[in-house]
Amino acid sequence: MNSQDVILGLLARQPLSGYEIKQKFEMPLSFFFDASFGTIYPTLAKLEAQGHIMKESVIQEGRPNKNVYSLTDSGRAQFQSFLESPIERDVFRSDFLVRMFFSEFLDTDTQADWIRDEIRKTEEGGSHLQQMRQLVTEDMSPARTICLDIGYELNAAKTRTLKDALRRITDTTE
Amino acid sequence: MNSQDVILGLLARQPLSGYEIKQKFEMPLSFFFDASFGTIYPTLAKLEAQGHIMKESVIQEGRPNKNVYSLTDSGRAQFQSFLESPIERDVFRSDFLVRMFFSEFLDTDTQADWIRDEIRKTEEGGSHLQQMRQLVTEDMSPARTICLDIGYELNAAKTRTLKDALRRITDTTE
DNA sequence: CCGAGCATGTAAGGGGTTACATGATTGG
DNA sequence: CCAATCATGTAACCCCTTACATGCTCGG
Repeated sequence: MNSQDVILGLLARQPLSGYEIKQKFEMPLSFFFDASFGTIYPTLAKLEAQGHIMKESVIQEGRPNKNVYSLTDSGRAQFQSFLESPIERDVFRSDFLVRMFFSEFLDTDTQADWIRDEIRKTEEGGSHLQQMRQLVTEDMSPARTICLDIGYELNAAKTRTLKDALRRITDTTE
Repeated sequence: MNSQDVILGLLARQPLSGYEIKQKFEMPLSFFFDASFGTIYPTLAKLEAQGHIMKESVIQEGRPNKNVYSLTDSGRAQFQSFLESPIERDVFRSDFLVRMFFSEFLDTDTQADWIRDEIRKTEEGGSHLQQMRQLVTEDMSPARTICLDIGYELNAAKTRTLKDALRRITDTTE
C-alpha cells in the first residue's frame, strides 16, 4: 500500500483536486495514513501519465482555478487490484519507545518528564478522536467505524499504560 | 530518529557486529523499530567514516570472522545529542485500516474475512509479547518495561475492538 | 551432500520528506 | 496592508527495501 493506492481510493468516491485530497488526509484517515503535497502532486501526475486518472480544469471565481481528477476505467481496475492484493502488516514506529528502551542512559527525572509529555500528546489526540466518534458514528458503515474505534482504543490503552508506568517510576524514586 | 541513532544506542551498551545488531532487532525492539542488513551494514560504514564508531576484526574458530564495532567519544556525543533532540511523534501506518476505510467497495463477506485474519495475526503477535513479558519483567527497569507493556496493551486493545466490530458486522448482515 | 546458521556486503530502485517558488483573493 | 486560505508544483535529498553476491562451517 502506498500513496497511489490511497489516492485512487479517494478518487473512486468522487473527483477531487490535489488540494482537496490533502484535506481528506485528516481524521480519521491521518490516524493510519498521511501524505504531503510533495507526495500528492507528483503522484497525481504519475497516475495521469499512466492513464489511471483524468484531469479537468475547473475555473473558479474568487479563487485560483483547480485541476480536478477523476478515475478512468483503468484507474478503477488498478484500485481493484490493490484491494485484491495481500494485506501488509501494520507499521508502528515510536521514537518515544526507542528512548524508553535506552532509559538506562537517562536519569529518572528526564524519564518522568518525557512520559508526562507523551501522556499529554496522546490525550490531545484522544480527545480529538472522541469528538469525531460522537459526531459521525451514526451514518458510518460498521467496517468504517473500526477506523475510529481502533484509533480511540489504541489511544486509551496507551494513555492508561503510560500513567501506570509513571506512577511506578515516581513511586520508587522520588 | 533513524537507524543511525538506534545503532549508536545499541553500541553504547556493548560492542557488536552487524550480524549481532540484526539479532538485537527482535522483540521488544522490533515492536517499534526495525532494520534490515541492507540498512545496518551501510549505516555502520557511514558511522565509521564519520568517526563515531571503531571497527575491530575478531577472528573466530569454526565461524567466519566478524567486525565488532564500539563507540568512540564522538559517537557517544552523537548518541547524547539524539537523546537531547525533540521526540518525534509515533508513526502508525495500517494497510488494514485503509481497507476498512474503503469498505464501501467491499462486500461484507470479504470485510468479515479480513477482520478475522487481522484478529488472528494480532493475537499471534500478542502471545509472543506475553511470553516475553513473563520471562524478563523482573530484571528490567520500570521505564524499559513500558516498551513491553505498551506493546502488549495496544495489541490487546486492537484485538478487543476487532472482535466487537466483527460481531456487529456478522450480526447485522448474516 | 545439503541445508541452516554465521557473516558481510553492494546495487538499483522506490517512496517519501522538506524547503523552495509562485501567485491570486478575501477578510479583518 | 497583512495574514490566511486556496492552489500547484519542483528539486534536492534521505532513508530504506529488496534482491543479489559470496563464502565458510557444522550437523544430520
